[in-house]
Amino acid sequence: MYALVDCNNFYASCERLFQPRLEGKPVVVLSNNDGCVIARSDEAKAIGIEMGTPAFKIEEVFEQYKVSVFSSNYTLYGDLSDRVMKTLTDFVPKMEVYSIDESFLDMSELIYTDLTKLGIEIRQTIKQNIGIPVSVGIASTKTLAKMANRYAKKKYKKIGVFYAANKELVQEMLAFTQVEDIWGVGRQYASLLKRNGIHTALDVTNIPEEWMRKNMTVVGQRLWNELHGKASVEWEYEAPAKKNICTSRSFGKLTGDKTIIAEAASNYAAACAAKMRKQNSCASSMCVFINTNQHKIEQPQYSRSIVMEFQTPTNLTGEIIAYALRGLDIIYKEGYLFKKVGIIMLGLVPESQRQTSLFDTIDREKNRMVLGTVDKLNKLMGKDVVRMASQGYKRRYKLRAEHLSNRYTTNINEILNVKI
DNA sequence: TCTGGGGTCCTAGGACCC
DNA sequence: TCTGGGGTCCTAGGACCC
Repeated sequence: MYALVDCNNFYASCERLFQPRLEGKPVVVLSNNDGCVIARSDEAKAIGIEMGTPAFKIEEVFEQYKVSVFSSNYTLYGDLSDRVMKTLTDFVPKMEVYSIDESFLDMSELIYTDLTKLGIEIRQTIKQNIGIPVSVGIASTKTLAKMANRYAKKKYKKIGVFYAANKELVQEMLAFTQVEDIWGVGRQYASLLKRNGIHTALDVTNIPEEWMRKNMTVVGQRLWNELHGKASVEWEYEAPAKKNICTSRSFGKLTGDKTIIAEAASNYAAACAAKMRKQNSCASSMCVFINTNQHKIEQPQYSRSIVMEFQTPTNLTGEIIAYALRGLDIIYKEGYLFKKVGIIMLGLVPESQRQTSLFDTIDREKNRMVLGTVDKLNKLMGKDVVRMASQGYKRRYKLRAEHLSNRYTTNINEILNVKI
């Protein structure tokens, strides 16, 4: 048996943890640039605030219902996530951290007989130790565990745990779940299934395997197996190294100024390089892209990207920034207001397996040592104090974040103040 | 004023090789 | 009339995830 543990309304719960007066009140968290709603407390959901709604469209709703609005604070969420995950490891020998707020637990080696009880214990421990509410779904495959988790939230809200312990309970859950709510079924597949008269997860189990294979490729085949209780999704107990690494942001406000765009590109290139060094990878090639705001249809649109190959795979900040700026030179065009620039590092290989080029002119070993020190310093200071010249210090392209909470758990200057 | 950011997997089709 | 065949690698695009 497998469990999926999912933090309820995670980002909203994190914010509320440090402002208990918001308990029972509507809370939302916005994406970068205070763009759209990406997390909602139950009370905010009840008002009818939808996931992904642009904030500017519902400012009146925020006003009317006195919704507490937060900019996203990933430093805080990341730290709380680490604490939740660490606590979960006490319960099972093997687990897979699936996302910032979810983990699959492998219960196949447990001698526990009452898994519902174990689920309740997990929930209580996380609430007690960290203060974040979680739900637990338990079933025989990952896809069913995901479904069980959702079912727990919908049908067993009070205890927050659902264990699909026998055939009847599995059937009940399958019949309850619409196809669009199945893990792995997105908009396109949901519409394909519905056009063919398949509406619930139970319906999916009743169609021939071949139909799924033919119409939804091996993805559909795997899904069909999983719904029949045959585990077909691989486990990743250790997070594998990323194959691509991307850093991109929208600008706080649109800009046509090439120097500002170049400064942002330099910083994103440096961020990519640091992320690669962290996982000991080097990129074989990289991509720079820029685009205008596609939502502003009345303005001239332009978007372009360029892929550049490295002679020798690299994770050196200076080299990557140089390529980024060269790439930007080629794709940048006057006369447009840009929304976003981004850097994608492609074809990542382990640092140790890097093929060196005969014509390499860079002392990579020396660079590596210098950057190792830079990484340590920047980590120690909690921000990038050591930077390349082209990165600048002014951050003229910076994000909007007008409702940012403190980094309560990771920065000594921002810890909670208690008045007595 | 104002619409996130970062990933993975799968397939089809072209390029290229012998 | 008739225009090989099989294999691999790469890329773009689609679909999905949180």
